[in-house]
Amino acid sequence: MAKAAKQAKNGISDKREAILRAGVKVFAAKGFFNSKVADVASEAGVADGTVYLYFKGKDDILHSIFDRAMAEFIAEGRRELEHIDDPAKQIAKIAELHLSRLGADRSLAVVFQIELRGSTKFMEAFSAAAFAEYLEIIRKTIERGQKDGAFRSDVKPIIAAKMFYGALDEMVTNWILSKKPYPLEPLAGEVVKVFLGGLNA
Amino acid sequence: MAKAAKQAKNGISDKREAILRAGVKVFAAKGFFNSKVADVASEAGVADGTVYLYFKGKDDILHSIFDRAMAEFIAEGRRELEHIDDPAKQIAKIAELHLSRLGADRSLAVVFQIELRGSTKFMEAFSAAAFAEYLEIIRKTIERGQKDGAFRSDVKPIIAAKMFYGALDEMVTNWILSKKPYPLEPLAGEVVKVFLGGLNA
DNA sequence: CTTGTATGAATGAGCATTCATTCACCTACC
DNA sequence: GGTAGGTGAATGAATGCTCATTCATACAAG
Repeated sequence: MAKAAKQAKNGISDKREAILRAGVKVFAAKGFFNSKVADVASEAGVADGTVYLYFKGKDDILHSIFDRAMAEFIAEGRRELEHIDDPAKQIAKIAELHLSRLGADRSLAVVFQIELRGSTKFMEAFSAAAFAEYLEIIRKTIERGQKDGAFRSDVKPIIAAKMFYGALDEMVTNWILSKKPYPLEPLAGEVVKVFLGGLNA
Repeated sequence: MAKAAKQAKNGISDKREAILRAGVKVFAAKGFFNSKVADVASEAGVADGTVYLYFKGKDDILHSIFDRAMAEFIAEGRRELEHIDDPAKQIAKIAELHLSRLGADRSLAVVFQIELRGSTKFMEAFSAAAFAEYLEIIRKTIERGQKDGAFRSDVKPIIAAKMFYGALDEMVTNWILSKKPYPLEPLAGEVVKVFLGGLNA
C-alpha cells in the first residue's frame, strides 16, 4: 500500500498520533522535564529518531498537545454555546464542559494543570493566546448577562470571568491531586450555584 | 571571627539566606528546570560548591523556599484572623492577605504560582500538607459562617473554599503573566463582593 | 597548628539530537 | 508478470554537550 493510501486509511499519520498520545501519558506520569524523549518514543512504539520526523523536538510535542486540545476544546465550547440564549445557562454549560472534558482524561488534565504551567516560557509562548480566547468567551457571556439585566452590573466582567475560571481550575487541580478518585463533572452545579448566587444567606 | 559570632551578628547564616533569595530570583526568571546551580550561586555571590554546604542539592533549595514562605504566610494568616469575629470580614481579610502578600514580591509569586506546580512530584511531596492547611483555614471560616447563619447552608464548605482559593489564585496568576503592571491587592474587594454576593442581579 | 569554611576546577552521568544504514514498497521497463 | 533501480520512512547506536555534584586545596581565626 502506498503511503498516501495508508494515511488515508489510518487517519492523518498513525505515528504522529501515537507520539502525541504517548506524550500526554508520559509527561503526565513523570513530568515534562523528567521525561526522556526515549520514554515517549518507546511508549509510542516508535524509534527515538522517528520522533524527530514528526516534531522539532521535545518542546514541540508539548506545544502540539496543547494546541490541539485547546483548539478542540474552544471549538466544542463555541458550538455548544450558540444554542443557548440565557447567560446563566451559558455559564452553567461552560462549567459542565470544562469539568467533563478534563474529568474524562486524567492524563490530559495533568498535562494542562501541572505540566503546561511548569515554565513561564511555555505559559507565555503557548498558552497566552488560546487561554485569552477562552477567558474572553466567559467575559463576553457575563457582559451579555449584565446587559440583559440578569447579572449585576457593579462588577467588572473580566474580574468575574477570571474568578469563574479560577474556581473551575481549582476544582480540576484538586481532583488531580486527590488520592481518592471521584467524578469531576457533578461539581459543576455547585460551582455555578455559588458563583451566581453568592455565599451570603 | 568565629562562626557563632559571625552568625549572631549577621542573623542566622548570611550565605544560606543569600542563596535562598538568589534561588527565588533565578528560579522566577528562568524556571526551576532551566536554572543552573551555578546561576544561583553566582547570583548569591558564593562559589558553586558553597551551595552544597547549606543545601542537599538543587531540589532542596526550592523545597526550602516553599517551606519557609508557606510557614510565614500561614502564621501571619492565623495571627490576623483571630482578632476578627465576623466570618464575612474574615473572608475579606484572607483575600487581602493573599493578594497583598504575593503582590508584594513578584519573584516569590512566580515561584509559587508557576515553578512549584511544574512537577507533580513537588506538588505532592511539598505543597500537599501546607496547602491543605491553608484550604482548611478557609473551609472552617465558611463553616463558621454557616453556623452563624451569615452564609447559606446549602453549599458544601469545602467546595466553596476551593472556589474562593481558586479565584484568588487566578488573580495572582493573571497578574504575573500580565504585560502591564498593576497593583494586585485592590482586587480583593471585588473578589469578595462576587464570592459573597454572587453574580446574579 | 587545628579546625571550620569556602572555593571553583574537574568529573562523569544523563540525555537530546543526529545521521549512516536498512528495508518495504513503488515505478518502469522488458 | 518479473526484475532492476529508486525513494524516503523508520531505525537506534553514536555523539557531544550540558550541568549537578564532588573534592583537593586555600584560607581565616584562634
